[in-house]
Amino acid sequence: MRPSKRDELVQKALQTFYRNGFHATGMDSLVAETGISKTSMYKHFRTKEDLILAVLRLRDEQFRNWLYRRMEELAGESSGQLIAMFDALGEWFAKPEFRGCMFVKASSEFQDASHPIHKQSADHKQMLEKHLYELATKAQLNEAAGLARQLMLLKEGAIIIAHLRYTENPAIDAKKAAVALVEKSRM
Amino acid sequence: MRPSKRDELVQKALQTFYRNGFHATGMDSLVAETGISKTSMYKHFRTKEDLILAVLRLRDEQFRNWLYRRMEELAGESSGQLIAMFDALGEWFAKPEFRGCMFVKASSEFQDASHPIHKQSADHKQMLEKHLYELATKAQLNEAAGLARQLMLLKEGAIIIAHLRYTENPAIDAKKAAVALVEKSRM
DNA sequence: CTCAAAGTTTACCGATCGGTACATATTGCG
DNA sequence: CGCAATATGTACCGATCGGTAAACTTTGAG
Repeated sequence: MRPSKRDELVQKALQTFYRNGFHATGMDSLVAETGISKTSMYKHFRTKEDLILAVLRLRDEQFRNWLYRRMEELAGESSGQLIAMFDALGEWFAKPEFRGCMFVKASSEFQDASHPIHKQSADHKQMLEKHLYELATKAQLNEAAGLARQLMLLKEGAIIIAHLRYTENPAIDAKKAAVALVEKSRM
Repeated sequence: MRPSKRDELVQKALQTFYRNGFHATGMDSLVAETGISKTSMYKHFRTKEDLILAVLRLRDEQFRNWLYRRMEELAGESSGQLIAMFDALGEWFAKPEFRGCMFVKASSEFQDASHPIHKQSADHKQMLEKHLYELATKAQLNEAAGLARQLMLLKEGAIIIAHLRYTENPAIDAKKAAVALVEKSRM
């Protein structure tokens, strides 16, 4: 049960769950893809739910690390980073493997608010919002909390619309709206 | 094969799919709930996918009718109706049966953009956006198309966040942002 | 080396999946 | 009424679901 092996399984499972969905992906197919046996899989993860939770933990880490770093690379100032989030999202949307937000999918398939998978999805969003709040505070913007929540709405909306792929580039629309809201918070 | 019977099945299936998800709901349980036999069910709907498509058609009709009417009831002017959409959403979020957007769930579980269920979900959003666009045009707002897309982002984001239930009332945040964006379009 | 602990494999479990063949009621038309 | 067409119910299909018992292979300590 070396950690690297386990991580490898989680990484593989992440890709398959992200492409195919959670309920639609059977443990058998995951086992077939990774090459290990089913019993070994169940030694690493007691249940499918445990595996999904591990996948979401990895996804949370990967996504937040990537987004935060990209926001920093794209802008120096805190307020600029808030805006730059939408440029980063635009880059994500353009990637061929983009399939929407994994946590939205997870909370859609496990809807009960008390379900661990649902809670973990909510936690992910809450951590993102907190990061935006801290940036807004550092930028000395008015109503930092409300602004952070509004930017979250734009972000989530953009991801949904980008996934539905019926319109050009929702990241640009979201960015324009974000600029307007940030400007308003400066007054 | 009276239409009323079929509609009754679709209505029942809608509730179950909305509560439990699509893949997580088996045809057997739908059959058990409605009291009819499996063969009769498959006489009305050739496949599960057909049933889901019928469910989404009904949901589209119900939801758009309800939202459009509520927007009209809450505001007389076109620009006011755009804002009132977020009050209507707030009412929806407060209902005990609220479980997020059925079309987001559908497109999450059937991700392939070429899949009929995915396409129908995109169509639903596109029709909503068109309605917002027409209201924005009637209100003689600048950049009506862009504004409509931005309001859609706020709407979708609010539904996602409301479903995750970690924050107070996203409809209020969305409404404030919408007011700011509409005001900006007036200049 | 010995030998037990840990990890892995094969083969399988009952339950449920979407879907159907076939026999039985029910219906509308002459 | 007679009787075919239509709708329904029973019983079942192979495939797959999440998960496991038991045999086998590898490994590390003495």
